[in-house]
Amino acid sequence: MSTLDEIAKLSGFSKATVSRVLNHSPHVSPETREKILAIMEETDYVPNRNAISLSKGQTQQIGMITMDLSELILRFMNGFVEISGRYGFQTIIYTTGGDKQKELQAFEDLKRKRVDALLILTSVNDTNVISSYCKYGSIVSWQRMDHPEIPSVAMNQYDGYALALEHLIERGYTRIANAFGRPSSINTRSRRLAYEQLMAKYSLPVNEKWYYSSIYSIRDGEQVVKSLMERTDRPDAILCSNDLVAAGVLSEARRQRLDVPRDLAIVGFDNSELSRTLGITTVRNPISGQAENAFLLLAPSLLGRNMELQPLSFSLVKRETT
Amino acid sequence: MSTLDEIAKLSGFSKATVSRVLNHSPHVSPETREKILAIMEETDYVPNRNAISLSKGQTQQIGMITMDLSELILRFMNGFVEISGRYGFQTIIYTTGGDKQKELQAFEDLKRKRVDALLILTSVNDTNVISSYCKYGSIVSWQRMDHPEIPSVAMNQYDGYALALEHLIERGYTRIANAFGRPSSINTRSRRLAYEQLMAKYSLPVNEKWYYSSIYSIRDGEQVVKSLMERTDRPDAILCSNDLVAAGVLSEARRQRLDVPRDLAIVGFDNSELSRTLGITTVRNPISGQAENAFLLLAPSLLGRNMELQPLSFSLVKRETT
DNA sequence: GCTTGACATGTAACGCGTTCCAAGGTTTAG
DNA sequence: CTAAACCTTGGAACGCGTTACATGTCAAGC
Repeated sequence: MSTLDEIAKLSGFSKATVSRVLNHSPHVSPETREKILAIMEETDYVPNRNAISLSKGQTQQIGMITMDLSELILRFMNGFVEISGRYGFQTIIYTTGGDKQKELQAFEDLKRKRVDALLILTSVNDTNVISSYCKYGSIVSWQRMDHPEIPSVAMNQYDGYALALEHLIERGYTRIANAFGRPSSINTRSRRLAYEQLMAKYSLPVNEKWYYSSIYSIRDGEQVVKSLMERTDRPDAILCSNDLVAAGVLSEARRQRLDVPRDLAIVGFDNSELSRTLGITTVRNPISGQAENAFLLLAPSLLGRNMELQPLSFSLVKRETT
Repeated sequence: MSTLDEIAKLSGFSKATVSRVLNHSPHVSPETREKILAIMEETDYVPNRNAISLSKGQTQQIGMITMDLSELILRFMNGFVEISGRYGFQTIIYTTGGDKQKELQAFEDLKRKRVDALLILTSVNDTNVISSYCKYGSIVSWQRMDHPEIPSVAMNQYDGYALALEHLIERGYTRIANAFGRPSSINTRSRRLAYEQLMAKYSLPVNEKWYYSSIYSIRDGEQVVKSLMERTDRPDAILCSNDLVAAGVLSEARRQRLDVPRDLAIVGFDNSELSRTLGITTVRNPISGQAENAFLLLAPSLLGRNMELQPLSFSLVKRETT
């Protein structure tokens, strides 16, 4: 392994000049540059990343924190890895499994300068704890954090939900049920708001019994249909908070010999792979756009320049369940 | 940001002693240790990761190389991240998108000591090119590499395929078709071997027309069924090289009003999330076990000690398609 | 011809731990 | 009581680039 010092000695120039060549400094004469590059080539030299990181105080690495790796998370990561790669940043994954201590590791790594910045996908630690690390580097989050120093790229769900609703209403569905996720979450609140406002706008019935909460998984979706079947005032459509739930609803509906979408229309959320496989109408969530914005939010601290966020919007992907 | 040097000055001890405390060296008196630890606490000191990496020549980071992030890859990564984390190693992702140059980046990073070792999940570069980097650090691969210095944790598909076949035969299916992947791959060869040997063993017909090749996706699976329907000598079961294909086969079979599994039994491979969702019988591929083994193979170079690989085996997950 | 400035290059300190070797002090065995 | 053995601690070099500041050179400007 040759070092910069060796290159300097072999070429007869100083370390500074060699370093200038490496960093494409304009203050090197073309001949010198040539000579040094030739020697680097010969000796198969590459600069040691750790030495650079140490002296620059930057690692060009960004940490991504997540509890686990779901398809959605993956799409986000993919988008984020993509754009940060374009700017020369590597990404490193911290899967916490929901363990606070393990998650803290990632923040400690920001402090010890293993990473220059952090992206939170899902986190379990207290916002106050997390924000105390802001002084060591930029932190952005996908999930909303409610802290001025930790911006989030989460989108307001109102528009997406409204889009799905308008579509259902347009198709003639009027008795629309909701499978919400975490009851207290901001997402659920804005979805619910969208629902209530739209139903009012079209003078359609709002039935408290058509609200399901804490519905997350395929299994939960199946449960919803089962409980639906015991009703007399059955809804004719159901809006799900994610595609997993929609998949569960769909498979159980079929098992119950419901004709989808005639007896029951189903709309999912996120436009995941699963929804495509199963032909579920869903709301396209521009996840990689959000991922890009996440990086752009880090740009000031990472690249020293502000970058404009791109505007994002939901769109409807019509398939066979509506 | 306090540094080790400051801690040394504040405590009145030398840097060496402070470093010993950090590294849990036994050659420090308890009182000294206490004092130094107290000062570290006070000044909110954490050692700089880059300085450690530079002087130790090790970063405690392992790179994972993949073209993209599919569910299977993810499961492997998850397992790998898990076990390497247990031994204090961070993992960093290199998604190459199938770009040779981008992939080479990862290998260069091994050379520049950004990572201590590399895990190849999928790679597009020539084995000779890759193996030239072995001198800079250990490399293991999931996919078979056919090079003595790059061990692989891929499993021989023979057993898994045989398992599925035995199951089908036991259930009374005799006309069994195959949806293979890449025709020339080792996996396909061993699967085919398993098929031919087992069919011979049970004196069952082997029909060349029941071999499909280059079948990878849901869409491909659907195509297979369509082409099957045009046949008079239709098979009564089909063994798919992965669950995606099986899902395609299943959905098209249903569309064609075939009764699964009576008219057509379907077996997938990998036991992916999708197979569970759709109730497809499949072969459980112990992916996280392979991931662990991948790490264990790196252990000698990373931890300086040999670790025994765990034996792995396929198993059958019986569901509703057989 | 002399000053000014642009440009090429060098010097040396710095970033921050780790580790080999040596030294001073103390305990233990003989 | 002394020599060997051990423990605790320090000194200083090392790992490898980066960078602020200094120096030397040559050409343009007056």
